[in-house]
Amino acid sequence: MASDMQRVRNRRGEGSRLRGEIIAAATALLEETGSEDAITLRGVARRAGVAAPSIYTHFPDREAIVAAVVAQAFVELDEALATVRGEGDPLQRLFNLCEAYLTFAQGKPHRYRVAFERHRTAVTENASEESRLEELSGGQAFGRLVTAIGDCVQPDCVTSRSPQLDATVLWVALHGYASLTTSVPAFPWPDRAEMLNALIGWVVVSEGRAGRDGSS
Amino acid sequence: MASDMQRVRNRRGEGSRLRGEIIAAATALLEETGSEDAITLRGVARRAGVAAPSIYTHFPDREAIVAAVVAQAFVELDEALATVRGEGDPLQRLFNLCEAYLTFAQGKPHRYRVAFERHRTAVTENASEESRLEELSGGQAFGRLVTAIGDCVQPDCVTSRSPQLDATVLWVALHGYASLTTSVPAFPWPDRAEMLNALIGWVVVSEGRAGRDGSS
DNA sequence: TGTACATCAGTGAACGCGCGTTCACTGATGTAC
DNA sequence: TGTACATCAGTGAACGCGCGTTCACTGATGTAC
Repeated sequence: MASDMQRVRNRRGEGSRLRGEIIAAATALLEETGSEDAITLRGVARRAGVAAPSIYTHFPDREAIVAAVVAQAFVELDEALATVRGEGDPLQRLFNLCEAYLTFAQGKPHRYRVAFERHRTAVTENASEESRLEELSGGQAFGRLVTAIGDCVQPDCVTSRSPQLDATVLWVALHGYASLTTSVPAFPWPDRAEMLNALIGWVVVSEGRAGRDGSS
Repeated sequence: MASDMQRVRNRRGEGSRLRGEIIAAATALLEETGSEDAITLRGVARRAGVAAPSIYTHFPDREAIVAAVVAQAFVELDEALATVRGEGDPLQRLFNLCEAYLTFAQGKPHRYRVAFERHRTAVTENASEESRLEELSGGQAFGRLVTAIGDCVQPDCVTSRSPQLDATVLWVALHGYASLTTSVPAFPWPDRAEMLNALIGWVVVSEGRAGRDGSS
């Protein structure tokens, strides 16, 4: 690919630029191949246009590169949700929020998948250097869902038993939809708007219960 | 592990037993390590107690072992759902079906994950030898959900707009719940019965719609 | 303005490792006569 | 009943490969004087 165009060495004091280039290279390999196995130290170095040992200036080992990719994926997910607007209508805002979640998850599917599969890696490896990543790893994104659902309750537009439970159901459904549309594309999926209307209608509007536990 | 106890060579005509032992060894490695990378040809051979070249009698290459593990996971999932009983109450039967789905997905989490991530592998590799695997890969399991929801409609116990759409929503939610409880265990998850009651109540009972599309 | 030098950004060669795969083979066992 | 032999189930040694990691290094560049 770009491995034969020679890289310009960073100027003094700007050596840390390479760190970002390494993460970008690793992310590109992941998203292009669909497998985190493609993130090899030598492969990343090739892609970034540097010699393999140059990685060690910025990362202690291969695993740290993957952790950095995961950490950045969570930052990007949160940014994508943070910029969602609603213009006064809380239900519209909830819809937009869910749509932004799906846009990220379906548009960067492998980053999304690996981020959730390995979120504990990111937490453990980077806990000291990037503070409170524990909260950030998905929890931040989840918090936005809970808040948005809570906002739907206050104006009397809809009813909800528990924003926390509603948000959890909504989250698992969004995650399942994003994951399965990626991994089973041949299935006759309803489109995104239809799915979101169904989900949000079910989650936010319904009052009655008809499930039963295993004992009755 | 068991690599130092010597294996008894199969008797004449029973050489195909080894095929099953290889799949079992690969499955054990996957489920114990949590990574399909652990399914290496040499690793599987060690685990099965044979020399590496012995694999080639039964599988053309490493990839075929993984495909066989995936194919068997789908067979097991379908068997788990096929044995679910309902004793006349369709809503109870639906609950039991969902519970069986989650028992499989949460009890054999890595088989479940890899099966859905790589279901196309299984379809492509084995399409000729095991016929109609296309339909079997998840589709069989999904068909049981659709039927169970359809059964809830006919006796006037509940209403449902479309068993197909309802089943799809239920499926993505089950998948999301199973996947996320595995990969994010630190989250304050509602327990299985609570989740299923909420889901089935929402999916099967609700009539109204409150979602909206992005244009309005 | 010139120059010596410390530092920074990055390199080339080498290491041992486990991997997938190929090859020629071995030795037990069932069968034909 | 004995025996030759084809076949079956599986093996040991070897191959080339890409990997992660270590080491001693190089050459450009900013800075102190």
